[in-house]
Amino acid sequence: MSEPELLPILGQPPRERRDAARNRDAVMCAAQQLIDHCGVEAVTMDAVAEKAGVGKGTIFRRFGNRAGLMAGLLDESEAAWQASVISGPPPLGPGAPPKERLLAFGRSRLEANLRHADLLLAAVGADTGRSYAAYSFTATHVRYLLSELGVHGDIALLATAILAPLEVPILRQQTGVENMSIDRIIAGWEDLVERVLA
Amino acid sequence: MSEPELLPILGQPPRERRDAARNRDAVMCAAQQLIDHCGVEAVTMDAVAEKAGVGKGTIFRRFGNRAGLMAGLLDESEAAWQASVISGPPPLGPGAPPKERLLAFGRSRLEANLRHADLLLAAVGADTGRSYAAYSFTATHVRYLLSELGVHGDIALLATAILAPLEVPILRQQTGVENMSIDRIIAGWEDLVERVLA
DNA sequence: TGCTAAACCGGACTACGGTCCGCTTTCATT
DNA sequence: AATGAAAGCGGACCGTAGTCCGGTTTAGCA
Repeated sequence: MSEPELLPILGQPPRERRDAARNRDAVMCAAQQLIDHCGVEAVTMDAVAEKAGVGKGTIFRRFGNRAGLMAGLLDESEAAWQASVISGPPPLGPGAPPKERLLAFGRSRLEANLRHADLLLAAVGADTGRSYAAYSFTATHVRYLLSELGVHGDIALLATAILAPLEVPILRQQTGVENMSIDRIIAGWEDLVERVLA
Repeated sequence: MSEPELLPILGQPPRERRDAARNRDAVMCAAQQLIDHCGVEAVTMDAVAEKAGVGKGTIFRRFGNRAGLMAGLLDESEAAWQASVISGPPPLGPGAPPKERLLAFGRSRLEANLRHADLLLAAVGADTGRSYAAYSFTATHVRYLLSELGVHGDIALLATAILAPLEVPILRQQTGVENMSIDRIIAGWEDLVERVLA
């Protein structure tokens, strides 16, 4: 099972220019402040550009589109989470038995998806493959754990089946429309895993 | 192209005015033609308005927003599908054992989701509860079949878990990015159902 | 330091979704 | 038929995402 593409890109393509770096920081800072202050929907490209003291074209050059900008903001917390999965303390990180790791993984992912729901939704369709790369990481990890558990069947599809109920729109529906509690959703997911493993 | 009331509304609110009916048909017709001819993304509100010989405001008055218009277009095929589930021939309709009905239901829903993927994606967020009503129907039916099968556990959550892998974005990912065949996806889903029922 | 090519910048411009409000059509009632 | 009020209509208008391209800055190199 091959390692998913992690954050640091090793190659050293042409170094980033100073003005570019400065502007990128200003943009992400401005966007983050707008989110903290007024929510994700207040993050318009014009507002970010003005707050960052930068032209609108500059933002599109760096991030491709609005979704790309959101993906950029997501990157920090996402990288931290990936790190805790790869090398953090058990049961999320290595060291615990696979099944415990899988259960911890699901809970953790579910909470992360709920915590960053707005941002995740705003980041879908990012041209940058980052958004897909993030999903790819979770899928790869679940496939790895399933194979460790000796599960028989189409591992890739079972991983998808386990991950699908954790997607943001579904969690939104359950918590927002059907008034389910988080605990109930987690319990249901653990039951699902139990049945898939059996 | 007259509007099918999805679920019968009991009251008899004021009848629809003739001009309104005429314009609604013209709008839906124009939108359908644009889809058939140039794809869903060519359905801009301006284009539909011009093709239908109608003001833009008229469309928004009837359909709320673009998603509502898409949901309106979806209604016909969706109603037909619901009818075939409720009163069509087995194994999709009544008469077959619950498990066979469930498997037929999944295959049928998967195919429908793939066939109308663009339209479904464009219809999310429709103000009209119709889009949600459509999902609600599938969820209710699956819950019913699960209870018929005497499944133990949180039926509502198990239904969600079974339905989640059939959602359009996930099918898109599997067929488009991961190059899975439809047959493989169906087989995987049937395996999932088998495990959940066990 | 001076030069050059490439990367970068920024704001005017376009396309689209959605709103607003004065005008028109419809239809129940008389 | 006349009428009046409510439902319907439509296009000008607005905010936002995204594009484009002429001018500017940077970094490597002599």
